[in-house]
Amino acid sequence: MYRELLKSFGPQHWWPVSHHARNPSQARLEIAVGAVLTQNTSWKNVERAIAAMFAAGLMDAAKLRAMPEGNLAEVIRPAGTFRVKAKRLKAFMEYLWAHRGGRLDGLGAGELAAVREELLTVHGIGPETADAILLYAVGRPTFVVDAYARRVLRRHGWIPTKATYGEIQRLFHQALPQEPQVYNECHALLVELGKRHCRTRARCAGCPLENLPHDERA
DNA sequence: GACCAGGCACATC
DNA sequence: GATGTGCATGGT
Repeated sequence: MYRELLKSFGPQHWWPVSHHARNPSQARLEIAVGAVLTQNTSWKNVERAIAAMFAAGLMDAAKLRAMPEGNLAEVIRPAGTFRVKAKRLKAFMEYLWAHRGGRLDGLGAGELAAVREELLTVHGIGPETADAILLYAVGRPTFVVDAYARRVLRRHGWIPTKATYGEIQRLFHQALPQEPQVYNECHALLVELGKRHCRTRARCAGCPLENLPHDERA
């Protein structure tokens, strides 16, 4: 699947970082913020919210931490569910100060499973958001299972409907070389596939995956 | 006007 | 543990 997608679409160069980011540290913050903002939301709307944050000088961990939640909510309004997300971003900043000295780069070291568990204790950070931050902000080898990945695997009968996040992630970890660059590319390609091709059927005209094995039992 | 988008927390059973 | 619901903008 990965090979077919790469052949069809080419490298996706993810995570998409805006031209506003001044340095690697700010880019990491933008990625982590984007991971929260994109929860159940189109990327287009997230881009607007991110641009508004830069315009307000809020793509800065200290400024973000100091900003009242209600004011932050108004800035990120275009992202949708903005009150919820303002609360989550604030919670994330509090975690950064309490456990990481206000910096993200420490997430790049230490035992991956332990760091991941730590992130999962933060309000508003679930498995997908944690994995997106770990993979894209600090380059850790953990696969991001999103709605697209789940849908594609389900359509091909490769997972049962009730498969959990962890079970699906395990499939990717077993099937792919355990390297962040590969997980990065594969996840991005799946999103591209989801955007370009049918949402309703397993097989549709021109789909790069139409010749892959299809398990009808699952 | 319905439906969807790169989830998650929370209530209820 | 499984299922249901609120959150909310902007595009199709």
